[in-house]
Amino acid sequence: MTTNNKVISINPRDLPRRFDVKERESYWRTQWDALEISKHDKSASREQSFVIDSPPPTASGSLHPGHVFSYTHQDVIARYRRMTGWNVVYPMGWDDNGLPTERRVQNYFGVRAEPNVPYVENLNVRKRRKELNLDKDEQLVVSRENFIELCHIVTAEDEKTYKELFNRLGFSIDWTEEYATIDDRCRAIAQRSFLDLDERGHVYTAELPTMWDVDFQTAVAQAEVEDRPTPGAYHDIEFGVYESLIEGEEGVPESFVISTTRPEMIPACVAVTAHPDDERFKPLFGKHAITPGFFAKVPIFPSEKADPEKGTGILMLCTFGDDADVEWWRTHDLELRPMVARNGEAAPRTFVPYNSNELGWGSLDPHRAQFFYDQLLGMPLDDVRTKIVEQLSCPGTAAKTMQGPEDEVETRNPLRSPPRPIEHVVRYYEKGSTPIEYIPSRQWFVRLMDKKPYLQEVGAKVQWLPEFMQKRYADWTDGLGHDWAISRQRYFGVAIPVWYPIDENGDTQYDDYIVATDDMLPVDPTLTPAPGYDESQRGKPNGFIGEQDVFDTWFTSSMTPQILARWGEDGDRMSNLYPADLRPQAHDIIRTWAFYTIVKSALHNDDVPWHKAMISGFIVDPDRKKMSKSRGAPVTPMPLVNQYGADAVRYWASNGRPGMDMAFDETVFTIGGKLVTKLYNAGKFVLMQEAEHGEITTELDRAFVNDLRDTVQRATNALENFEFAHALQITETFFWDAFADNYIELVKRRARSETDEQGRASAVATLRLALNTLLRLFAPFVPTITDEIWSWTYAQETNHPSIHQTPWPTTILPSPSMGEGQGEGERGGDGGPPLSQGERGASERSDASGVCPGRLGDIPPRYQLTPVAKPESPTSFQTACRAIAAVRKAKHEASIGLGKPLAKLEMFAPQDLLDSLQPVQSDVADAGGAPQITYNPAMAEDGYIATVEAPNQ
RNA sequence: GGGCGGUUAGCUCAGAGGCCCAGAGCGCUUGCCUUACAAGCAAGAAGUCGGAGGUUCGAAUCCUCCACCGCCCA
Repeated sequence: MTTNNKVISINPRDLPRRFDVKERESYWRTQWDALEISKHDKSASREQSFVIDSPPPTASGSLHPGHVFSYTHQDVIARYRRMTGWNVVYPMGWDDNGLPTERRVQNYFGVRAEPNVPYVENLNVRKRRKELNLDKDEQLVVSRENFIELCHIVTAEDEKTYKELFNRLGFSIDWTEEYATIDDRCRAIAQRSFLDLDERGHVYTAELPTMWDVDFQTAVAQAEVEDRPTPGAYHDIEFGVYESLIEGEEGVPESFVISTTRPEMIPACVAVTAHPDDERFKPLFGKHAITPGFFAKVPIFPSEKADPEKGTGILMLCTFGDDADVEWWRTHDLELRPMVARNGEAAPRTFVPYNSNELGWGSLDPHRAQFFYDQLLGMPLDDVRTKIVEQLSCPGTAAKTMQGPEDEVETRNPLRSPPRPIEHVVRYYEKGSTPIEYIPSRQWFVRLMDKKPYLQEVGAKVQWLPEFMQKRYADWTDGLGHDWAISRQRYFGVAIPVWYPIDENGDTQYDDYIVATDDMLPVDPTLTPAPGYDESQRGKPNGFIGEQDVFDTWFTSSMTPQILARWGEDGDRMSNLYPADLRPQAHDIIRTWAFYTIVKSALHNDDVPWHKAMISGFIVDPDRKKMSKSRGAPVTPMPLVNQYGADAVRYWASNGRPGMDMAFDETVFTIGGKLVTKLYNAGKFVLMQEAEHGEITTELDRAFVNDLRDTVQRATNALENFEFAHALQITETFFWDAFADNYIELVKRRARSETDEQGRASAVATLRLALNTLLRLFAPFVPTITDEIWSWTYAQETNHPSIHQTPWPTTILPSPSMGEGQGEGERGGDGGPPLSQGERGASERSDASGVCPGRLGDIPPRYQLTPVAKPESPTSFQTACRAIAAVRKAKHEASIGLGKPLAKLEMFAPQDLLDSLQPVQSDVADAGGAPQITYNPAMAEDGYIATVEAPNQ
């Protein structure tokens, strides 16, 4: 190495005293775009690529610190992986189809879509509303197509906001691969998924009781349902017993009392059941009950599932009050009496005598049943309940009145006591506000109930980070109670690509459905005729009808790994990009997004969708509650970025370990900001030192580099295991304590020495090597400040304009046959384990260091750790630190300012400690401001004790 | 009711069998404007590591039970 040329140094006066975060952030974002740091190499093989299947957010939702948290974790991994030589594939999409967007559009424009409304070209909502003289809270009814157009307008706007935040935070997303789950490509892939599932026999359509939200009037899936504590009331209601009242059978009770929270379902009651061992009801089994008010004759049967402790121990089964009713209906072949219309109101129904040929619900007194029932028509269920309770308070509804004219029978009213309020859990659609109803309707399903073991098997092949998150998946899969209902009665979604033939009588033949062919995709069956038919045959006898429903949003968003890989398209990259490597997401959507994505990959590709799932925690309020818009004001992230800077916000997010919830604590943003400032100042100091180029020769310097090597290794191991928070902590501690507060202080004087040329060169070389290395360790976490400092001299010296395109520091010596920064050659002399060899979490495809050779070029030898020789003693730096700490303490106790010079410095320590101080004593003395150190052997003290004297004034 | 996490200094969190007779940052006390940094530096005070048992020479760390908080699911 030449020694007659100077290092490139900066003049600190050229730099602002404070780092202008906002201005430099905007500069670097532009710079990164120009340098294409996020772009990936499309020709790279699967082995060279690291594919991140990032969650496509719903842009019409609200931005939340949780977004920043989880997406920062991904970006840290992405940036780290790039620096270790991977071809990182990190695209982003939007998942905007579905209800949240529809709701936002409804509120934003004041519109509502309805079928059979004509399309209006270039619809101007505001103008149209004016023309129709609509009130503020009146909705403009528009066609399905117009509604969808409005959805696209809103989402395009919302996406901008998200993108702005993501860019501001420096997420290195490859926007050239941007997709939306509702765009043509993704629609085609979702429909292709359906075609494939159909071909494999995994989908079916059937008229079945399905969970239904009456407000949004759509089917919902098990995953979208949540339990909420809801006030309700037990109503004690007396039912009659047919065999006793009508047939006069002896020894059979005349009546019994059912305690129900849903008296409004009595018209839909089709059976009564109690536990088989329940002595109270044994005489009733095999008999029939008479429902009060509606006088239906329904079977009473024993069932193990009836809980004798609940209510009065005997319960009514309806069409359908809950999941259990559906189950009983299936297993006991019960009658069907669906009373709830799709809008949640009591539907018109006709009561007929039991022996009649007329169509309707059987009743022992159809006339009176009809009379009571008609009072309920058009009422929402809450009102129906009130009305029925009122009706049951009148003796005329009692089953006993069946024996004869009402006025001749001694009766009491069926409501046996005032309602007893309770709080119980009720099922809701997660986005709805009215309890779920079970309504028979024709829906499409993916058959899952027969595939649980297989889905468990595939889920177990995914490496979950942290590991216990696999349990969430396994438990959910195990607890599946239904096939996946995939059809939704919505507008802004991906069409189900099927048609149904209409026979000569005009009846739709659902079971003979016609599926689109692949070349038609994407297709809208309401606009395109079925294959083999002509548009003129739509809706006609011997013609066809297109499916109006759309897919559940998860049906599409579960295809993101295939969307990235362009499954089945021209330019299919499945063999290059699939399965993906990493799925980062939050734990709340394991049951939905992760689950359905695994389902799809298992069924389509017989494979995992990704090798690893990195599950982030939630951001919780200081009071430990989940932070969400439904409970209190959410914090929007952009003001935080404006106030603290992107690096500071990223620093906060990087402190959250996978799977762990983190409290929202603004003081952590401040700490991140301080780190940025400290880096800025340390960078300035190091790069302003002037010296000749030289070898690292001094013992202190070599010992310090040795410790730095250890830090690099530990940080790298942590990152290989996706323990980014730990990696950051290791790096930060070393930077702040070892480097800034100790090493720099120890060599400050030597770095400016006019006499010790070699020592000066060694110090400056070490300072520059350390800063260079530490910046690279910090780069994935705080990308702006690190690139800023890098640009001062390192960019030019290394020929890497951005730190984000430099190789990660390595402690492995390059083998002769390979380029710098990789290979499994001899290790650096630090005695640690080989770099990430065999670590849990290291990719199974990667070599020991996870590095792809040669991708990022070289770093000049003076910025490599491996050529630096080992110190005489590996503890020399630590020794110097302990000694200078003793000096500081002594100065503090003697009330001498730390910067003040000393006339005398005496060091007391056992002889072996004094000996080990020898090789670094001049730096310690310099840092203490003393001419030299006087040694005093001491007994039994396990450290250094200094005494100091100030010079005479 | 079941599953899974958590419970460590006033606050936010590290620490997963001897390396901790307990660590960091913030906050607090005291002293320093030491020409990179006062958004800094230094010196300090501060915790019976949720509780009770157990294993062990030795436990914040492993086992059992309990309590509380949270999440998910019935």
